[in-house]
Amino acid sequence: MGEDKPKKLIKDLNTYFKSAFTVDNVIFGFDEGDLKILLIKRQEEPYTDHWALPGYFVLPDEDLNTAAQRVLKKLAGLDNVYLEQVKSFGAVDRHPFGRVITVAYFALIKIADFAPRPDKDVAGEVRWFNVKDVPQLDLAFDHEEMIQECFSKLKREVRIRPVGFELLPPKFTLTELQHLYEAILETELDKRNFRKKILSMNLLIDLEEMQEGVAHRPAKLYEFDGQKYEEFLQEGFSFEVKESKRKDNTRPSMPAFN
Amino acid sequence: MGEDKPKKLIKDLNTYFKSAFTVDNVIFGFDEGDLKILLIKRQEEPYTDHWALPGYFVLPDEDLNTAAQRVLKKLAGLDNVYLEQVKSFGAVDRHPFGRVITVAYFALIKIADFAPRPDKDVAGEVRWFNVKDVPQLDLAFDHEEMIQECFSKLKREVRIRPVGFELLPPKFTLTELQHLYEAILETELDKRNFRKKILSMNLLIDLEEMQEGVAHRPAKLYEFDGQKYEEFLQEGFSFEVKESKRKDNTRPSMPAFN
DNA sequence: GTAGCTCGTGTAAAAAATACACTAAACCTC
DNA sequence: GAGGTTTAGTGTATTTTTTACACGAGCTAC
Repeated sequence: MGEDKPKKLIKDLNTYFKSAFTVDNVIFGFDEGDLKILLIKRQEEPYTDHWALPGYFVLPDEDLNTAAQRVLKKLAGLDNVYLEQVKSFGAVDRHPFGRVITVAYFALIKIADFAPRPDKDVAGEVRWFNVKDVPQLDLAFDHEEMIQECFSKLKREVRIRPVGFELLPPKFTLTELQHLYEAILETELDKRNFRKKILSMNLLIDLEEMQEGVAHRPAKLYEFDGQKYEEFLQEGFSFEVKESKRKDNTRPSMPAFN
Repeated sequence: MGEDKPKKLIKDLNTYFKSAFTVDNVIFGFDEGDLKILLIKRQEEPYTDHWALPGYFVLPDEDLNTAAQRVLKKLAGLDNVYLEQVKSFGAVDRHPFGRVITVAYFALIKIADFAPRPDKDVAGEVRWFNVKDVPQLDLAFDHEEMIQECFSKLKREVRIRPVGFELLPPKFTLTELQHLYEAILETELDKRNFRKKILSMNLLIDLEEMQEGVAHRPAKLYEFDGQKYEEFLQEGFSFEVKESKRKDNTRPSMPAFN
């Protein structure tokens, strides 16, 4: 890919071009009130038979994001998934075969869309795990740390951007949305206050449809208004969800000036 | 570094081990009321004579953070600098000599501690630039984008963690602190409200000393109480600075539930 | 028709954010 | 040393946001 012949080159250039890099996806899904992560059982060395994040080497002519998308496509046939780069991990000895740094992404998917494609190259088994159960799994590489970082990032993101909707079906009830926030933020929320807040943002469309097939009073269905959100963004609006458990306020949190 | 002989290997393993990676540092400093970034004039191909971020290849036996620290050490003899990984950049064609992905870090330094070490290997010239002037510089590689990302991250960080103090001398006045926040957040802050907020956090030690050598009423000097901050963190306290320019509140920002 | 669920709603009190202007303390100049 | 210049330091009233909290409505299953 060199265009010019270099005039003054760094020393030992070639010693540096011996590394590889990978992407790993922390794929979040939301089901039955729980936040879940998709893991695969590795079929290849190293860490054969360990649970691990789905990931792969980045091809020589492939961007990082493209590589992350490709993994999702191959694993579950999913396109256009919400992906965000989180952090790179490059400890010297993290991979036994050589120097491999990896870029962690988190992906948010609607679990109903997910149709695993058994591809014996990549994964012997594919399974959703509750986020809370991850520490018991003895994951491959530094994948446990990667999950923690991605989970932290998701917690932060969900408060300042309406990414949570990526985890819900297109039509959802406010209670489902609340449960989602509770699962991500790992806290309980007050029903009335939650609804007041969410509805005051004017980002939900009331579909004037009802839940069906439930053995109790059915709830209204809503839809996230992505278009309106785009407009608001243009105007400099900011979605913001705080948690603010300020039980004692002897040490106040530091809020707005001005 | 291999421990076991692998049994089942991925195909074409060797085709992947041909990449290199680098770290690049966006070094922030604060001087005369302005937020500045340190750039170097490149001496090596590619982009010779372009202004660029200080960065270098990661050595084969070196962690990413270590590499970023090393660059700072070499450039200015600085140890123990506040560093944070921000994002990796891996566009296929970002480096003309081959596949090179880079990890961007931001560094916060006290500008007075900075003593550039002219090292002709690395940098022909080293200069502080106002953040706002960066777009006119025609930087090497994708460094301009990296700076934007780091600046955004700094804006976010400074609201939720007391990292700003890394940019100030150990003893500072409240007005200096306010100017720092104004430079980073790119907004004006109200003096009385700012002071009220900052002091109410109980994280500043009043040194009972005065500024000297100024041609006006001298201000009190303060010190950041890092130890108390650590204690607060343990207790689950959260530093939080919002900006909240809520001129019209027809579209409310989405705050705490509960 | 009633037992068992979940849905949906409002208000009052507390806390936080905002807007705003003058006196105090030092130095400088003449 | 009087007056001018500059920045430091301070308090209050209003608005907005957050919080805490309980019960009737509507559906199903039996």
